[in-house]
Amino acid sequence: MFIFSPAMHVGAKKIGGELSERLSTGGFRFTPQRQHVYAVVLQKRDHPTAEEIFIRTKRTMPEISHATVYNCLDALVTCGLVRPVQLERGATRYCPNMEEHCHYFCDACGEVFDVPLQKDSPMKTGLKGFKVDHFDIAVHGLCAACAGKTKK
Amino acid sequence: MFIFSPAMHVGAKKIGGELSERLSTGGFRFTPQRQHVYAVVLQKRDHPTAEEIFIRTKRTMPEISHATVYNCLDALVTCGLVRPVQLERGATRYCPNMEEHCHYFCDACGEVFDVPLQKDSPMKTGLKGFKVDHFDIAVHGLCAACAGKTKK
DNA sequence: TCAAGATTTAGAATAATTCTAAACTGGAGA
DNA sequence: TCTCCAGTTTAGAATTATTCTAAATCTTGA
Repeated sequence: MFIFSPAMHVGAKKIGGELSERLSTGGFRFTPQRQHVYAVVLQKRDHPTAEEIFIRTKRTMPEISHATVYNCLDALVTCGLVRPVQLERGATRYCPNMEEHCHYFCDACGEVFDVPLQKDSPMKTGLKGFKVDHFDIAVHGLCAACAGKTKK
Repeated sequence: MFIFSPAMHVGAKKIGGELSERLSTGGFRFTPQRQHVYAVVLQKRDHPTAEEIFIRTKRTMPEISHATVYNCLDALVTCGLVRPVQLERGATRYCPNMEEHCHYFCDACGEVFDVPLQKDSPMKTGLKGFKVDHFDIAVHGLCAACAGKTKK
């Protein structure tokens, strides 16, 4: 039987169960690779790219391949456990926070901040006949630290 | 002297003047290539990719190169005449509508709809110390036509 | 007119992602 | 238990999107 990676120290059993359930609901199998990738995405919620997730996953599963990381991420996205985030031209990032929130992106240092949406947003009914599935809100600018540096 | 392309039939002089002014304010030169690319982006506002813009621009300027289209688009973005839009993984799209608006994207047919933002959005003050430059809002789902097809 | 710097060009290079074919895995049924 | 099958993984090739490079060309200001 598969022993869960030491990287995943908090609520492993619960998260494993949730993952397993979601995967099978989505018609996917529960595999060690998917478990590792999901653990990596949950562990450091800094909106990593697929490449970054690949590197981190290799630490506990050195034989994992590039294509598998993409496959796992696609499965996780389809199952609603992870969201893809496009903040700039280039690599897609991944976010395991499935609450309704927006991303504040610092154009200077590249850091991403999750900010919950307070009120029910106006996107729900903005276009007649359009059936909304979800929305992505990216706010660009300078984070407090970078704004301070620039000003002086 | 450069004669403006027949593709640009409405308000050419005004748009040319606006373009010229914005470019020089941004420290760029006014070139035929930039004029053609901007005309193409204005002409059919269907959020084309750089590749699509390249193909359309070749119709009136067959010798233009790929790199130049990217260069021109970057200049236009920097000058605030065009916005880059990331709606999916893959190629960046370009939008010449500089009003505050969001993009409704049909995941079925790929069509993009501009929808103005009614009220002052809550993104202005969402994160303490963050200096907002602009925001991008993408709403995913099904357009009226595709939602109708799926339902039946 | 000339020089400096900006721009354009074709094509090479890089980055991000997807595809391919072969090997592997685990569960269903004999 | 054995075998088959579909799903999954793997390495590496292929594709797509974008950026880089170096040479040629163009503009602008002195």
